[in-house]
Amino acid sequence: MQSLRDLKPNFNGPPPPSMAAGPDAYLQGNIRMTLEDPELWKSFHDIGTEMIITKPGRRMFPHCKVNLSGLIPCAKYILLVDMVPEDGFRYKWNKEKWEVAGKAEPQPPCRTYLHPDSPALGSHWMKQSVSFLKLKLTNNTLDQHGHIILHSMHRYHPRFHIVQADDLFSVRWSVFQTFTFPETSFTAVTAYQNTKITKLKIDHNPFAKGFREEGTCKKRRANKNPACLEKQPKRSDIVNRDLEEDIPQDFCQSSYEGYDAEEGELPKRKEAAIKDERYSPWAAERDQRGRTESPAGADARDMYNAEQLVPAPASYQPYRFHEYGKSPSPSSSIGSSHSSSERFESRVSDVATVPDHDSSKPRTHEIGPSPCGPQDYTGVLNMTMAQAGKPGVIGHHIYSPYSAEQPLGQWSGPCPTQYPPPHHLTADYTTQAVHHGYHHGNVAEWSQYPLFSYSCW
DNA sequence: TCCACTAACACCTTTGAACCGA
DNA sequence: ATCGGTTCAAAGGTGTTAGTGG
Repeated sequence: MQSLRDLKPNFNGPPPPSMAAGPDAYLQGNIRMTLEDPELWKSFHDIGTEMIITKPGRRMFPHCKVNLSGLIPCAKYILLVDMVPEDGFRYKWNKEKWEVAGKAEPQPPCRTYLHPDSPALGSHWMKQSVSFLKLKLTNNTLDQHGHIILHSMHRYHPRFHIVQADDLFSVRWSVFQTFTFPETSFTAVTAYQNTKITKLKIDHNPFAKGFREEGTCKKRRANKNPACLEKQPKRSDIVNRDLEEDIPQDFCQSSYEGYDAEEGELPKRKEAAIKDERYSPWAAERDQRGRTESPAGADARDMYNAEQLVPAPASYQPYRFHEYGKSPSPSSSIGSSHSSSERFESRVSDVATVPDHDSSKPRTHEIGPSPCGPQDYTGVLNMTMAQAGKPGVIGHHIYSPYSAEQPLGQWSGPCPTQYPPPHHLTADYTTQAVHHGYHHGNVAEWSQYPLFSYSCW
């Protein structure tokens, strides 16, 4: 798997007693993350994954699901996901392929999705796969639900972070490890552009069962509108034509017959069928750019099993995201060690900066709904946590990490490409939030503050 | 005219409460 | 009273389609 390991303890001061990344922190190097359903992801990636984004928020499909190993069973970890722009371009779908349509739009408010189980013991994360099923994408920059905001017709890839921390306050003192999977990159769209993607989604997403050829789709349309009997073949024709023209026979068969054999299960297709980069606009693009990485290649599979190496701290190179705008692709700023099977992102991974807090306070996981006002952690990283119904967890403010050089408790402003910062994000606020029970009427507003503000690195 | 986007729609799965029997 | 299984309705997730607006 492609691992992107960012290790950078934040040494701005002594860790609080609640610090989780204690003497065992060095063991973090053993942490390993693998993507579940890599074949499914790959089949999408080979075509050029598209993810629908809507105003109310849309789940991803395939959704992010990972397996973790190498965690300390008795230590607590926090899992997060954010979306990183693949490059600095906007795209358009033209004549069955994606083309660059100009510069990327300014980054929307950066948001990080915190897994609702966070924080949880390493044993918890390792005992089963970790699903980010409920992660939602939106194009509504004013979203109040904590969904991850993306721009349509832009390319992104999810980035997974694991932090050893007892609670979100400890995050500051902890080591972040970041993972990405090349096959999870996608183009955010408001409507599907590539009919092959539509077909794949319908075939594999149980919620779209009604649109399958063998389903009741035709009947429904016939009942609804007699004219659709004419339209229905039209849609099928389009899909079939695309598949016939662009997809090798074995791929086509695997997409259909394989699925029919076991509903909902990804067909066991031949390596050759999914390896053909001809059907990956992104792969082709990468080749044009001279990038060596080839997720669709045979090496890609090895990535899932390869033991991840932890880059030594010395390998880090200062990386500031404000340079991003000058570069056509942040990936180009990504580390120099760049092989076909692995890519290191040699940039500083600033840990999230959270306010100082009184270590005498009860730990997050120990407190329930706080009975006392001053410890009313109403702020939340992401509304998803609130939905998880874990008041002890949701009560933490997580702020933009930003500069490691910054003194504790000071927050960098947004980068020029970012939206204006919320007005109350001030240094003083830190104290307010922790010791004075800063109340926030709208919890979701807190998700405006990115834990990993990639546009601010 | 083109294209990105939105809302309404029907179909489907998921979820959780209610119910029942052991 | 408790537990486990079943049923059913509501909620929510899908892609499609027609329409809108820049």
